[in-house]
Amino acid sequence: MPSAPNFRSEFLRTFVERGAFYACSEPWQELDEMFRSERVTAYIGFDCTASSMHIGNLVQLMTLRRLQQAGHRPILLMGGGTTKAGDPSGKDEMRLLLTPEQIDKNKTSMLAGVKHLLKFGNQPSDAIMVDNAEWLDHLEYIPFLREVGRHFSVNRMLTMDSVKLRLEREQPMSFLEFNYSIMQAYDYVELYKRYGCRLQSCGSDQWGNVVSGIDLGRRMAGAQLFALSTPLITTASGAKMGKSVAGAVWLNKDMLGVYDYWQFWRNTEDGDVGKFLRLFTDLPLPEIARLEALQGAELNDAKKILATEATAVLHDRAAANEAAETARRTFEEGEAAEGLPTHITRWDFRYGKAATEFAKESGLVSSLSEARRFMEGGGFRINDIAISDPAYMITKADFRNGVVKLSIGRKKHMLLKPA
RNA sequence: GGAGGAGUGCCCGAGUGGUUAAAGGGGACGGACUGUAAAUCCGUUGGCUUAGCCUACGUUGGUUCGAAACCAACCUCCUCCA
Repeated sequence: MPSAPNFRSEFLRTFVERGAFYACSEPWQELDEMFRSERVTAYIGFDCTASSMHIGNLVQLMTLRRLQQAGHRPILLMGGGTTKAGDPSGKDEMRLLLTPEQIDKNKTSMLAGVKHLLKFGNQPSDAIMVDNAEWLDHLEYIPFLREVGRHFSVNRMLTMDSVKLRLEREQPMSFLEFNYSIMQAYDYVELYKRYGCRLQSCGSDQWGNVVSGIDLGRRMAGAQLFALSTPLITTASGAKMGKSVAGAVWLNKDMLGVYDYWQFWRNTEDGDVGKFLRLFTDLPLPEIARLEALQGAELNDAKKILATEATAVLHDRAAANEAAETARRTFEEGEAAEGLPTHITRWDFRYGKAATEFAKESGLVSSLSEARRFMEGGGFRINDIAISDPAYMITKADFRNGVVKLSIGRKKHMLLKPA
């Protein structure tokens, strides 16, 4: 990782201190000075490939949040246009099938999931949402090539990491995808023209595309634009972050409940607590230093604070506190606490029904076979008691305070409740 | 357009007519140990009405008692040539 320059502006200093800085474009002194002397308009782009953003997008979203907190103006660019073109990276051909309707739905849904992170409105530092379909949809091929395409050297594009790595690994790369960085570069210039946007932030893997945008800005508009990148966030044991007990860590509530989101942060590795507090919460740095210094089991307190704060940033504080309370009762009191994911069933409990069936219905397991496997391995619990009989029937006798608590492992719980 | 090569489970990858629901590794998950951590060890990793049956090795069709494996066509990708 490049070492950070000695910035003087408040925003960049904070950015570095919070561990979000990976690199910025030269001349960094000018970027620094710009942050000191004016309200900076900066953007980050997101493609609309899923119905929710995920934890991997969070560093970028937090960057926009920090910009706003420092009095600058963030632009949230949704890639409605770039997604329509489709990014055929890897072997995921599903993306090519995204219809304009799906993209539009994704866009709306993604935005709904993250709107709490930023303040939108008409004030000078309020966030702006733009969709690049606004301009990309209406481009004409020949004029575009003549005005924009002529500024790109294929020779240079071939040396960009995104292209080079793909070629070296002999992975497919279509012409469409090859054009991706051109579209992204064009976005930058367009945002400069429309909003005076001078900075694009990105993950370190997007660096090449952002730099292309800077070049294009100079050539087409004679503008000095800047780039700022964040590091790829990995866990202390080296894995890419992004899995929770419930699967992928989505930011939308309907994809990953608040309780599960809280749990994701609660299960942070020891070595990551400080890093994550700095990156994903608004807690002041001295407070974080104190929490990070806790040793052994005491670090669990820091993890709870991390979980609650991170959840409060994304969702809201009341929901975060509720999740914390549910977790406390579940893990510290061993209760079937309200707030755990709940499955409502219409079953008439005068009759029994196999526990495996309920586990499948509720989504706790994906098949009856899986439920049986968990039973064999001792990972299936009813009201915290391991069940190993695949034919076990749940009856009235299993209810405690009107619910049955089904668990897979120590962490994945589900309450079964009659309608 | 021509020649050659490849497509296997979440990923990588072995398998070249029958004991193959498919070696091995990674990842993921469960158990033990713990602190709802990491590391370590053990186990699991297609579905079902589970001594059995069904579905699966790019797609479709064929050969065969029997195919992931052989043949044909198609689709996709890679390499070289034009």
